[in-house]
Order: sequence, then structure tokens, then C-alpha cells
Amino acid sequence: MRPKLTDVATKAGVSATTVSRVINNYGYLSQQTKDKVFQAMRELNYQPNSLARSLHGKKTLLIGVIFPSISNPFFAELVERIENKLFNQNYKIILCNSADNKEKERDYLRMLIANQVDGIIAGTHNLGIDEYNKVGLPIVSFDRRLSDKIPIVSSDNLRGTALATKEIYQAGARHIYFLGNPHQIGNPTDLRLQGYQQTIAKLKLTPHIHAVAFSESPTLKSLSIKKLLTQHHADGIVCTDDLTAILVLQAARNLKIAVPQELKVVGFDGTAFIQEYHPELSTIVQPIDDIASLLVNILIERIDHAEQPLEQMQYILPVKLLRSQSTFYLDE
Amino acid sequence: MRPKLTDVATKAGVSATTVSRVINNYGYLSQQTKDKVFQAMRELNYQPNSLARSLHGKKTLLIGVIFPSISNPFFAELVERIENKLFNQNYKIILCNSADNKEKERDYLRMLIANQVDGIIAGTHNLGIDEYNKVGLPIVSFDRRLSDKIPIVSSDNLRGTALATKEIYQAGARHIYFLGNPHQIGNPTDLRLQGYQQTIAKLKLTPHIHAVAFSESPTLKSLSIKKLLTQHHADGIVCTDDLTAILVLQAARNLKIAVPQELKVVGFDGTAFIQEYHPELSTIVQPIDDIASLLVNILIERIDHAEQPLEQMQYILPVKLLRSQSTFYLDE
DNA sequence: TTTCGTATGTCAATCGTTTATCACAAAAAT
DNA sequence: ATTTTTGTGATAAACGATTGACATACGAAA
Repeated sequence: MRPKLTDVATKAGVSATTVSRVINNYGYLSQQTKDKVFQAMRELNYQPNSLARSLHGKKTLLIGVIFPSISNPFFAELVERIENKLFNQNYKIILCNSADNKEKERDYLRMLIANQVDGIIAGTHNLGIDEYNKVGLPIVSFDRRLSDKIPIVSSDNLRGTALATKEIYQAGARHIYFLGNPHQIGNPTDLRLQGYQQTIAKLKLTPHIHAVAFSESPTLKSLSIKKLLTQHHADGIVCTDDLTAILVLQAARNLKIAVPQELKVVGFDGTAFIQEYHPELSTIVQPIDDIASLLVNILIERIDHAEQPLEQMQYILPVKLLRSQSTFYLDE
Repeated sequence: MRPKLTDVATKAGVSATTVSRVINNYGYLSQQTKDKVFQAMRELNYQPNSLARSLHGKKTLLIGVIFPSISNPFFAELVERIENKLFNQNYKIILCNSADNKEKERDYLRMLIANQVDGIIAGTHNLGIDEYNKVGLPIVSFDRRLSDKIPIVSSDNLRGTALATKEIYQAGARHIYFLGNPHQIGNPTDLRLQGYQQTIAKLKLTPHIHAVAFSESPTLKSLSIKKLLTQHHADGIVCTDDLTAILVLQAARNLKIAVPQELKVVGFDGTAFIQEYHPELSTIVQPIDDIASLLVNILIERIDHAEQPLEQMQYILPVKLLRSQSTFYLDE
């Protein structure tokens, strides 16, 4: 059996109250007593039962983190940063992969409430708005509109694909395709399509939208891409994420289409992983670390000062274009 | 304020005892009463406070999952599978990224104990054995020896690199290098080096070991690989992980070394990610799903029957060679 | 000498739920 | 008609820690 507070008290030869006073550091305490208690705690390898403390009204220091999947490097890196920053503030995370599954997301939401988490960071959304409103806990969202009471952090998606489109145009392409997630109403990521469309209009080109669901398997995506590359005469592709862009590069290699000479490609996300293992890909870099910081900071602010009204509902962080060989021909 | 058990009782017009009976399904209960209570629970959006339940001795249904990082696709996929399987058994995970940091790992271990997790799955190890022994909780380890009381699940690392070495030999290479993590005493992954050495000896070749720390940054790794490819005349490389193998392929491309004609490369891990986004790489595939299942099953067995002695201390799962274009020349 | 600040102890209530015990009544079985 | 089974309630202790109220004792300052 795990030692408890009274065991420490006995061991240290003091009262339970004193031990609690030492742990929570209040009231009058002599250095000598503190030392004795700490000593006893160490000897017994004592850890205060956090359930009991939380039951008494203290924070659980648990944060629910809901994302569709961590197999995607973007989410993996984001979650890892979030975990890190929360750890530095003494919080732990309960990781929830919703798998874009309504039931699982609902179940997790219930579990998080039952476990009295102090707050939630969500990067997924399949449920109705009222389900999120009913949660009654501080929530911050990444890139999804959960309800009008929940603040959203996102990258400048609009500017992102605008930049990408312009880059491809400047590199010489005139048949520029948009490849990625089809429309979902109300989410910030829709702006990626808009950014493309606006820029294409400005450039007086014809828009070409080739929809591929984000959740589709890579094999099916590849098939669809192959069709795009063979049956259409695209010379530039704006992708809504890097992985799709990688598939495009792969397909182009197989079809002996020279990149960037015959085909220019820009991805979206710009994870460390892509930058390191696919340095040839031009991409729109989302500021993952800033996103993580902001999500964590806003959430902790909401937790510590729940009574204060929300300062802002939308936080849009700047993106950068990382120019590389998929748009820029480097003579060697 | 969140509704509590007594609120449900009032709403349903029954006693608190009855509500608890309904929730825990014991004693005599009429269907009518059950319905009334469930109805009230739904209306109030009631969730039993899991802290209070656990405090009373019920399980927390929380599992600590400690891995160095989830930015590595192998760990990401493994953790995701683990999360999934645990979710199906009603457990949630507290994700701990140790970042190969002793202090962080220790802190997390403490936190997990304080939070009364029911068990721990660990895939990292920087602490002394006694620290793990002192935990006093069911633990299962992946690929690391934590103590002689903690069961280990791992792939057949020995056979893995043996297969890889043989594959490269059969493809025609005679100057076969080992590229990867330097020796760490006592861990199953050491067997990867042994598998290489044994096979090289059997083939009567000279072993060449080129050590690159697993935790090194990709940029430094690439530098080291470039040195290997230019200053030595390797025609085959057995890598201890896929990411390193990708860097080798990258470097070879930059140096205009033809793969597989001039250089044969085999990776290790064989994640879905690699198979999908780097199908050209021959690799040793670890059975990630089986690993996850086994880890989860053993842990839950330990949790539910802590009194029973451990059946087995080592579980070694078979690996497969996935042959592709980095060792096998496919005429098109 | 009195009083105050310091240092500890005792006692009890509390957090929300579980569970055992006792009690009582109505329905079903003997 | 009596026993048994079924269904519900009231009460209280327990889980482990926190915290406030109150008591006590010591040394030092007034």
C-alpha cells in the first residue's frame, strides 16, 4: 500500500496537520520541522494523493488534448510542443485521439469531464456546438470553430495559400491547381481555399479545384493525384498539407514529370519533420511553437481567471513561405 | 457548478443511495426507477466525479504512457495504437514525453503516482533501476530493460538486422556498413548491432560500424552520413531506423550515388508512414499493432491480477523484411 | 508581568461517491 | 397466513487530504 499523509506524520513524529502545512506551505513552521517532514516524505517515497487534493477543490492539473491523430507529423509536433509547455507549468495532458469519430470524441469529452480536467485544447470537431457549450470548462480550439464562446487559434490560412499560389505563379506556372480538403463550412482551414481563389482571380487565371479528403488513405490520394497529373495539364499545385504534396512529388517522379521545371508544388504546414526529411519541398510554414504557446497561454489564463471575459475570439498567426526546389530551380 | 449525485437524486425523486445503486448496478432495482434516474442524469448532463470514485478505491482508468518523443513516426504510431486499444478497454492515457531527459522522466513518474494511475507503459529509460522498482505499480516496458521485475516487449531485433544484412548481401553488396545508435548496455535494441555482427561474421565479411546517436539532430546525422559515403567505399548500409535510412537515400541522391545499383540501403521500423510516403525504402517492419496489443494486454492483466506472478519476462515479436527499391532493382 | 509572535497539536468538517447496515413495505411464493 | 423476495430509503463510515477553529507552549519584546 502506498504511504499516506498520516504515515509521514508518524514517521516524522509530528501531527498530520503539520505535514499538510509543510506540503502546502502555510502557517508557522520551523525549519527543523520542515526538514523532518521532508526527510520522512523522501524515506517513504511519499506522493500526496492528487485525487484527494483535487476532491477538496484543488486543481487536478490535468488538461485534455483532443486531436484527430498523432500519426500526422503536424499534429504530433503540435501536441509535443503543447505537452512540453504544459509540463513546464506543472500540467499533464490526457491525450485523446478522436480519429475523426463522433462517438469517440463524445466519449472522450465525457471522460475528461468525469476526470475533472482543468481545461481542454481541441483540434478536432465532429460534434454539435451545444455539446461543446455544455462542457462548462475552459476550452481553446486550434483551427476549428467549436462554438461562439470558444476562442480559436489558427495560422493565417488565407495568406498561406495566397503566398503559395503567388510563388507558383512567379515560378512560371499558369495552370495552377488547388489540391486538398474539400469545403467544410465555418472552419478557418476553409480560408486556404479562399486564399487560392482570391489570388487566382487577381492573377486572372482559371481556378481548378481538385478535392481530396484529408482523411483519405494515402493510396487513394495517390490514385487521385495520378489522375490529376495525367488527365489534366497542371503545371502548378497548391496543396493544403505537406503530406499530400509529398505524394504529388512522388507521383511526378513516377510519371517522369520534372519538378520544378514542368510542375511546381507547394505544401502547407512546414513541420520540422518535413523540413528535415523533405527539404526539397517548398511549403507554407505554420508557426507551430507559437501556436502551442498561444493555445497554452490562453487556456491557462482562462483557467486562472475564468471570471474575466474573453479578450479575443480569434488569434491568427503569421505564416512563412519556405522556398525550396519544388518551386525554385537550383542549378548545381 | 457541475451537478452531483444528490442533484440527480432530487431531480429523479429518489434517494442518493438509489442513484448510486443505479450507477453501479447492484442491489434490487426496478426498471422504472432505473429509467427515472437515467433520465435525470441525461437532463442534468451528469457525470460521476471520477476523483471521488477513485478515492474510494475504484480504478482511475488512467494509464501513464512514457515515450521519448512522439515526433518520431514510430513512437507516434505506437502510442496511437496503444491509445486506441486502451480506449476500447475504457482506459485513458496520460501522455509523457520524456525527451530523453532524466529529470523530466523522474517528474513524470512522480506525477503519475500522485495521480494514482492504474499502470504505466514505458518506452524510455534514463533512470536507475531502483527508481522504477520503487514505483510499486504495474509497468510494462517496450524495448528497454527497466528492472528485472518489469516485463519487456520488443521486436526480434537480432533477426531484424540479420535479415537486413543478408538482404543487402544477396543484392550484391560486400562492403556493408552498420549505421545507427552506438552501444547501450542491456537494452534489446543492442541486439540490432549483434544481428549485424553475427551475420557479417557468417558471411566472412569485415564489419564496419558507423555510430550515430539516435537523438542527434538530422542535420548532424546527414553530415556524418555524407562523410561515410564519401570517405569510405560502402556499397550497403544497414540502418537502425528508417529516418536515418531516409537521410542516407537523400545524401546518396545529392552525391549522385545510384540506389540500389551502387548502394543498397535497409531501414528499420517500417511504420505505416514510411511505407506510404517512402515506399522506395526496403526496411525491417516491426509489428506495431501486435506490440501495442501485447503491451496493453500484459498491462491490463497485471492490473487485474496483480497477485499472480509474471508468466514471462520477455516477449519477442517477429519482424518482416519489406523488400523495395533501395535493395532491389526494378526494371521499368 | 504581560503580551505578542512563533510553533505545533487536537478536533472536526468537507470534497463527492461508495457501500454496508438497518429498516420498512409491497409483492410473490409457499 | 406466513415466509421470502424484491424494491427503496435513511444513516453513517470510509477514501486521503485540506483547512479553519481552537488550544497550548515557548521565547522574546514591551
